[in-house]
Amino acid sequence: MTTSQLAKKASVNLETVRYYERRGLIPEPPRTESGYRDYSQDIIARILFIKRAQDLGFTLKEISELLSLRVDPDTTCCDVRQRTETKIRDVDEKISDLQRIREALTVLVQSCKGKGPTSACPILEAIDTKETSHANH
Amino acid sequence: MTTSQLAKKASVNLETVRYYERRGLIPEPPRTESGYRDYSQDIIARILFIKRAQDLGFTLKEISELLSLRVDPDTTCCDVRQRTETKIRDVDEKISDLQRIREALTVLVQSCKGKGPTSACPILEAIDTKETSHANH
DNA sequence: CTTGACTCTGTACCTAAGTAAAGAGTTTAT
DNA sequence: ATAAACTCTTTACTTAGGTACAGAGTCAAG
Repeated sequence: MTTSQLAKKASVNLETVRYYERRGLIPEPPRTESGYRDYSQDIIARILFIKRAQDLGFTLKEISELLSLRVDPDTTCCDVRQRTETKIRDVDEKISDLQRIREALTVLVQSCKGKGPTSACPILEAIDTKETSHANH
Repeated sequence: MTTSQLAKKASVNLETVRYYERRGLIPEPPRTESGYRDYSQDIIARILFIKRAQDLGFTLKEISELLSLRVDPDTTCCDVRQRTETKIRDVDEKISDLQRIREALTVLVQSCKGKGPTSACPILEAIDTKETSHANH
């Protein structure tokens, strides 16, 4: 099938298909005599795999590696499991960062009654006058 | 003081100072006769404000807006408070997304004993064969 | 045959926040 | 005076994941 047929069946943009090929996520397909790409049916599933792995937080680079692992006879489940555990740790760290930010923002909001000019706003003042925490950044 | 003196005192890269000027976060300073920028001391504090607001999760665009609010006589604390509350909601949404991802990844890891070839890996199979959740994306 | 829709390639563009580099002018210390 | 370090402007580049577009070739339906 053509590129746009594949894109429609996999629910991605036509350009995205070509992008994934450039990035090595899908193989370059055979061509028709006129030079059109001629995709086989299994590429639909491959693109769906990519999008689902993206939903799980894997980057395209990581997904490309997973796809390679899948067909490499020298690798085991253990490799995949480890990458998934690493991703969990990445996610945990991001959550922690965001929770730290949330707490700081909450403190700021609670310090501000929402009345008065911005020139005397406790939030802006707190950001402005905080001790040299950045210097230790 | 010169650009690099400012950069050192504010603990940012020389290029970053010029970048912030291009982005309108800091004003274009007066120049010496030779064309060198001549920054006043208060710009140090301004850059520190920017970095601290960044640490709190605000984008440079949002920070630029906060800085404008600070000197606008028509705005009140309420404006700042609302932006901070919006940022909290942004952060909450990101945390929720990440927690959803974490849960899905955890389920995957628990399904895999780490033994066997990747061709029969429960994690990869789950990503591969998940029902048409993407199509509903 | 004609026209519109399709395909292709290669390049450019977007977002956000920087960072790098070339070439030319200026400053500083010896 | 000299050389090295500095400053400037302009342009380009990075990351990640796309998306757009021009110009040329191809396909399909009327």
